[in-house]
Amino acid sequence: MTIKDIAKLCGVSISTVSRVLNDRPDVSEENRRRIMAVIQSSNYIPNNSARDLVKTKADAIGLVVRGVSNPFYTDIIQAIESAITAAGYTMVMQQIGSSDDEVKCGAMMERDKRLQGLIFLGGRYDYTPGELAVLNVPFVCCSYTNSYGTLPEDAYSSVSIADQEEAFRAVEELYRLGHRRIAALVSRTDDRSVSQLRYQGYVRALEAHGLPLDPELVITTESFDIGPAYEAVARRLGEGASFTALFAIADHMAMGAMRALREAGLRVPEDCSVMAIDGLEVTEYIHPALTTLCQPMAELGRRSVELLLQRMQGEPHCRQTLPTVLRRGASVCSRN
Amino acid sequence: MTIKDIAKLCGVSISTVSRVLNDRPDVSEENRRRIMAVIQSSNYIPNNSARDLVKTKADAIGLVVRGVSNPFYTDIIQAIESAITAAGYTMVMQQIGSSDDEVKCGAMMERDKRLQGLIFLGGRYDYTPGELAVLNVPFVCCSYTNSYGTLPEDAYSSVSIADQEEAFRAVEELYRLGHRRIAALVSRTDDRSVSQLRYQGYVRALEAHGLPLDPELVITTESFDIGPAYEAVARRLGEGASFTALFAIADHMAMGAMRALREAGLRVPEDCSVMAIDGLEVTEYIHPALTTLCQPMAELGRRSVELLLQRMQGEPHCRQTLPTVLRRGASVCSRN
DNA sequence: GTGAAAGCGCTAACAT
DNA sequence: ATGTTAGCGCTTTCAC
Repeated sequence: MTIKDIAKLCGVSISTVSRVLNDRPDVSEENRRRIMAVIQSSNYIPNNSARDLVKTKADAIGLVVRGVSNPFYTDIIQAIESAITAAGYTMVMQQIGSSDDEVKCGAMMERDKRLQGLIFLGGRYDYTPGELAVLNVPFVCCSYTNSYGTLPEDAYSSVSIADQEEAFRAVEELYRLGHRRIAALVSRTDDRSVSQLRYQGYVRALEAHGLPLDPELVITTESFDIGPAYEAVARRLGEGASFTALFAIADHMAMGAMRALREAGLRVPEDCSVMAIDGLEVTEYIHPALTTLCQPMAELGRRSVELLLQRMQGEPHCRQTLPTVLRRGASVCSRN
Repeated sequence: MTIKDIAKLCGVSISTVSRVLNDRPDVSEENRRRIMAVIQSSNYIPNNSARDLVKTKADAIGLVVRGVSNPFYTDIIQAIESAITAAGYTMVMQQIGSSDDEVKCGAMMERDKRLQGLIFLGGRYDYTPGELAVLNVPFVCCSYTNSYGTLPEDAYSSVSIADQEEAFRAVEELYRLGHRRIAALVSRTDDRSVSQLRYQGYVRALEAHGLPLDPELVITTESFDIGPAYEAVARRLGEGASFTALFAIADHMAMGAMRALREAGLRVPEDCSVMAIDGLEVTEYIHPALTTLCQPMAELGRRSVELLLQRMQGEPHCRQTLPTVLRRGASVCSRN
């Protein structure tokens, strides 16, 4: 069943059918109705390969997810997928490890799948104009943004939270409650990722309140995963580190930390308060429920697609920063 | 940069270039080498739309995920994606709600995206040959299988665990430990899903050991989500239900149940043991760690793709059943 | 072993 | 408002 068959069935030329298919105005109402009807009843679906061929682009948007098993991405991906589908595009997703280069992957996909645009979910914060030059289609960074001045403001689109400020806020909340020995659980302090940014928020909060930055209280792990976080905290506690509160840069890592604290005989929050950023649903059900700054996951996804579609229409770059919402659980208590 | 340009650059016809591109044998070694070199250096990538157009199919495989926010799917999706990409195909994923029909969605995608095959992740257990007739490409059901005799054995491919038997095993383990009042937490008892199957395993285990099936001990919820599970268990406890063990058909639901038990003043496992099926990583870190039958998620995904690829080569249908592994946590204790 | 040419199904001038 | 026609970039006969 091709456009030709429909044309024949309707006694019109294929151009008229094509016009109807593409919602062009220059078709008589009668023909439009008739052709629509035939298309419906014959169950005809246009051949996208042919369409893409002449348009030289596919109606597809690529999604590159970096740092695969992060449960934080699940809801975002879902929101992105439905927004892309709703807009009449096809989502092509590719997942890569934290050590792979998302820009290279995106460039490959762009050419291979003939994409119209790209969304990067999780990625580096220090792209250079040179690196980005391999990308010939609009792209949007979701859940992170360029943060090290390696890119001019107007060369970049993103939807994210203000990582450093939110981390600052989290740590300040702990300070306000009387905590003075506040540990930080980060993946790295220097990887130019969300981890580093949130770590900087931690450092700035300590400074703002005249607290010393004690290396003993900075716990680093190899990844954002729960297992390594658990091990890192357990090790540091084994070394005798002592603190009354822990700020984890991600909910998942906080869960690992809570197990380590528990196994070390420390009660949360009586002996050690725990606070994090992300807002995974599951952390509301564990005991004690985690106090955390909730990211608006669905909104992050939705907005990213919206922004990308605008960029594809030729609109200028734009950086959106979304607010988090503090969800108070029982993992934090006051020392006042 | 098209095949034409390459041909010109090499001083050969486009057919020769096409032959090289498609690894055809009838090209002189010298030409092959020369053309390959030019392709490399000019960074040429064939236009897939054009290829697909003449082949009348795209090198794409569809993935329909039903019951979106189920965290159990995350690892499976990842495994599926990398296997599809590794095989040189493009994965096109679409997520649908538990109330949508995955077969219809798959049929739409198949035609719309010109897919070569489909993988269904999470779906119904009672397809009829008639329903399946809308599918014109091979498909594989991942994590579930046809279980109600609505389909002949050889009309169906799947990779899954033996839901009913595994549930039986879980409940039997509780019985063995001395539990006699064992509650079941299910989504529905009659929805022809994994929930119903695992419920049947529960029923059979009770029967096998001469325990009565007490309606008070069967707790149903509207979905597989954590929130509704929490509420359902809380409500039933509020109504005065009493049991010494709870079998949840999914880890996530077990987590909701554990919060409800806790808030009702019941200790896990001293007052009530909790056992589930799935094996989410996170349930190993909560307190108490969940005792659960772990599904081999990565393997489920990998095998599904493998099987689909074979089906696409014309090989016959095949049903694979993978074993689970019992992971003992502290959520279960003995009554003996 | 290589080239010429016919299409795959569609869109978009261009002509009427 | 509608039809005719030339490609889009590729694969695949069919000659040579």
